[in-house]
Amino acid sequence: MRLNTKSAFLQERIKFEKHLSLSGLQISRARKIVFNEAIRNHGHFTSEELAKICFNKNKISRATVYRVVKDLLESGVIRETAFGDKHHHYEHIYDEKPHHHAQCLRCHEFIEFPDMKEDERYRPYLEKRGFKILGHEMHFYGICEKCQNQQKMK
Amino acid sequence: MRLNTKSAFLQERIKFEKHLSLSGLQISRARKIVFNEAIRNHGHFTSEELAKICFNKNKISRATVYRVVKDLLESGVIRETAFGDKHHHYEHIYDEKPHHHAQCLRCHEFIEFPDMKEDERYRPYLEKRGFKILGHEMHFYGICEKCQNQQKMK
DNA sequence: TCGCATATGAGACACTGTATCATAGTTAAC
DNA sequence: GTTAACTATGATACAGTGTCTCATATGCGA
Ligand SMILES: [Zn+2]
Ligand SMILES: [Zn+2]
Ligand SMILES: [Zn+2]
Ligand SMILES: [Zn+2]
Repeated sequence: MRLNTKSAFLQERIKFEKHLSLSGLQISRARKIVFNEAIRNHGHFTSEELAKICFNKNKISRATVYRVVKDLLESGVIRETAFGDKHHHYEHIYDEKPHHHAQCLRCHEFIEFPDMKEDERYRPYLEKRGFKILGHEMHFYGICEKCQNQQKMK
Repeated sequence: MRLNTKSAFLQERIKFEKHLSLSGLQISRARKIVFNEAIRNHGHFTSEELAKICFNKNKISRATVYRVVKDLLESGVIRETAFGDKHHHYEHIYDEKPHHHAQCLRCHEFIEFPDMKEDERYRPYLEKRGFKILGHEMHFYGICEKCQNQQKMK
């Protein structure tokens, strides 16, 4: 689900650097590289995958990538998606239409579906309790078509 | 967020046993015990916690509990909740009002908030694609009040 | 009751995410 | 430009989770 706005990229970079400054963190070489690779990567990715890419291309260590992923998450550049799997999945916000995920309990595959803007009513509840919302996601879980058919065959 | 309906317990048991039958699985001693402990446990729990309880009380092995948790999940007796943490959290449906979760990116603590029944419009999208929905959950992520204050102190 | 299919237990295992700590890099003051 | 203080990084080691294997036990239908 890709858009294609060019200036959005810059906005993401600014968002990230602003977050770093506010948190008293430096805009270091490693942070820039991990940011770029996260943005370059279209679709969902795990920390492990990102770490492999960053290590192969730029010898950034696994520990560093895991650390930067947390900053990316808190800055709102990426969001965490998925559940049920033992891996955490991320995707960046840049270049993506708002959407949600439904995941199969068995094979852990996703279906993406578009946002319908009906979730806004939940916000006041949370804000009243002091929760600072960075994002949200609707998670449907169930069994995907493929896995249903596999059961029938068996 | 507890209700308190007694017959609901039986319904859950029937739901579980029906799922087992349909999947060609036996209604074994271990499966009954894990089911009972999952229901007895109010609030969220991890597989590991459930495994400890079942082992201490009934010498059910960790591997078995992990296996049964998957059946409980597929049968709809429990649902998986949470993300961001490295543990999977579950809660049973029995005796619970429908609700959603908002989780802090830092300390992984939850806020629960009630269901507002606005999520139904998403269903046709998924069903059209052959996805058999077992449940859904709205996930808000952000920073909780406590963690916001900790940052200010620092 | 027997024989076959399924379930279980014990342990090993792979992998993820975290912690530690020594080294390197960055920043700002002098 | 040098120095000192602070922050980031890399290279491990580590703990915990969820999975797998395979030998044994159990349940179930004939
Ligand atoms: Zn599937
Ligand atoms: Zn997506
Ligand atoms: Zn928190
Ligand atoms: Zn809950």
